[in-house]
Amino acid sequence: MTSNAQPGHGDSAAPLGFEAHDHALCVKDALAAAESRCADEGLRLTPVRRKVLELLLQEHRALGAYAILDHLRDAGFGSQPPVAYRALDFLAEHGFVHKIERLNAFVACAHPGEAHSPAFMICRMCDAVAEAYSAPAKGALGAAARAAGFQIERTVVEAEGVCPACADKADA
Amino acid sequence: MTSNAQPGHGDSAAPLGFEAHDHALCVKDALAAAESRCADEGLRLTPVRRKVLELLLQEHRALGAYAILDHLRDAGFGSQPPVAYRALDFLAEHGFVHKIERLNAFVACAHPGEAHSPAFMICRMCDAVAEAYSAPAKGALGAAARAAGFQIERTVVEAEGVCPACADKADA
DNA sequence: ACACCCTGTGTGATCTTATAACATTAAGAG
DNA sequence: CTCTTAATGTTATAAGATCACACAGGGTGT
Repeated sequence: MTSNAQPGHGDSAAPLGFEAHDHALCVKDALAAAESRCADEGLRLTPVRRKVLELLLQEHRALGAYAILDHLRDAGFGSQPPVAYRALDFLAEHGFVHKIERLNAFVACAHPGEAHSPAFMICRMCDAVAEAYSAPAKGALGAAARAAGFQIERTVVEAEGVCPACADKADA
Repeated sequence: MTSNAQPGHGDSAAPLGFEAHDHALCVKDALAAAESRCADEGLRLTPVRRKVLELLLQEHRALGAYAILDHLRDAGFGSQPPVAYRALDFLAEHGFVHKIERLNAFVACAHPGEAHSPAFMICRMCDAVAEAYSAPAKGALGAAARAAGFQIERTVVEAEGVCPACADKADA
């Protein structure tokens, strides 16, 4: 689960939100948006943090902390786990990335800027991850919580299954 | 996170689904139900597996694999991680226990027998876990999945927050 | 300039969680 | 009774995460 999957997609290609898109542009935009939001809110998007975010945007799939760490080492940053974890903590705290609990891995946020409680679709065959909106607290769970007197602060919603691309492959 | 929380509740007491109930009875019933279902379906509820299930039912909260392993050792079973993980794999596969991804821990299923996709409410103060029903695939997430052509096989729904008991304590 | 503080980074050690690989035992089928 | 298979026991190691402490850099106030 470290560096496998999708051979050779240097910069623009396949790994997905399950839809084709101009990936170079999407990376650039997201990075710019993050920068301007940090400027606005007095947050420090330091080199390590920026590098981690950029990496996750580029890859466009879930990466483990140690995979990220490998890239950081290659880029000349510190190579001990805390370096990666601290950057990830910062990015997650401010909503630039999300942690996928099911995979113990991290993805760049697909809806930066907007407040949201994310839901994910995780392909068990290729590890691709798509982010959707969700409102779990509005449905059955919210009702149960209200009935029980439980105050929801944060939700984890992750669906595991097969993405369209892998379903096609499996049929063939 | 190994063996903390709830001092001295030997057998019947506090840890919760957020509601008072006759715990000794609930453990006994669940264990009996598990036994009869295994008999019906030709599953083998071996001593290790039974012990793990019993333990999780007794505790009525999420336990890490290594905490479970401690108890197994005390009970005279093997003391190496695979012993616990294999029992947990079996129990989870057949729906007797669920894994709480957020905590990397396991709880006994509160709705045994019935097919269901569980949702959990996790108290961040006392680690109590309550299980509710959920139908995530029916709401926004299901719509998103259908739109994207993603086939959902399994969902993880976990809400983190504060349980009624801890909310009261915090107020006081 | 200086000392001071605060935030972030680098590093080593350690802890927790999980799996791989292989030997051994126990239970059912013929 | 022997073959086969499922389950258990055990060693070793991988993968994920945190602790503790040292140090660097950029502000501030003096």
